[in-house]
Amino acid sequence: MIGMSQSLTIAEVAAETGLSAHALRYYEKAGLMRETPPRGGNGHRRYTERDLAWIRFLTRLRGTGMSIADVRRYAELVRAGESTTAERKQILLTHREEVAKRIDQLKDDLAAIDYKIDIYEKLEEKYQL
Amino acid sequence: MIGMSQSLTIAEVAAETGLSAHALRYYEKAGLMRETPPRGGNGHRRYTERDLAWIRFLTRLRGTGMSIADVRRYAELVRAGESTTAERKQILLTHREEVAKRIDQLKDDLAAIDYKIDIYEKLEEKYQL
DNA sequence: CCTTGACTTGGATCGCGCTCGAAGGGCGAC
DNA sequence: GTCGCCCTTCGAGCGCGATCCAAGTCAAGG
Repeated sequence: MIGMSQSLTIAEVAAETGLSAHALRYYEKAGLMRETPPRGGNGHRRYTERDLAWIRFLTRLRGTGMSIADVRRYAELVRAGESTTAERKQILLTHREEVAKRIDQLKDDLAAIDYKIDIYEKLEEKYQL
Repeated sequence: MIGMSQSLTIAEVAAETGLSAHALRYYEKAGLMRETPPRGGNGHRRYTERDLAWIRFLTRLRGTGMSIADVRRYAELVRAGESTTAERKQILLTHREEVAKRIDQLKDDLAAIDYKIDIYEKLEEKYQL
């Protein structure tokens, strides 16, 4: 069952997002989806564009180091509705700061690695003279 | 036994590096040290400044996502001596590129998170008017 | 019909990187 | 001496995040 107008199969979503079908089911079971994708007549998942957008965002949260548990917390708040927007924003702000720190740390580490590379470079020059 | 001139206890190294004493022993067993720290008369490890510098660098490698196995490979090359500098440099260059990519990805993710935060911000403004 | 193949659920298993605990040695302070 | 503390080795256990397996359903094609 391909495409079916505005719904995607799990294989299609896997292809689109880079996640495995296994991972997509796992995330759903773990409560990371904002809403459970409805099942078709055959019991197969039918992802909407909305689902896809959500998965893309949760992938960013995961990719920046947010734990499954914390993403679930965020997803729960989304499910809980409008009244939770302040807390959601706070979660993102806190996470945002962690990511910014992580970037700074990585830059620093990168500089240290580059310094080492430079030493090897100079070692080569020396032997070529 | 504190300090003892130019050697450090495992507890001191742990304090300096932020690693646990457990982790330091684990790294050593896993072959991540450039050279095994010598033992004192009581069998206790005595780390040199050289060891400390190495641990700091390996911490950067680990912190930037290099696996234990890959750090071990690098450490093995260091132990193998001068003839391996070209390969060592190559490992660092390859890793360096991965780290740079990771930073770019994180920046991109950060922008997406900031975008979301902005949406919450605007939502608040709307309700305050 | 019967196979093929994508999907379903539930639970077991895995890899990584530590982390912890047990059992014991050595040494200084009281 | 014996208490307390830091160290030793060895091996078991843990948390996380998937990943994989088993058994089954369903639909389409030959």
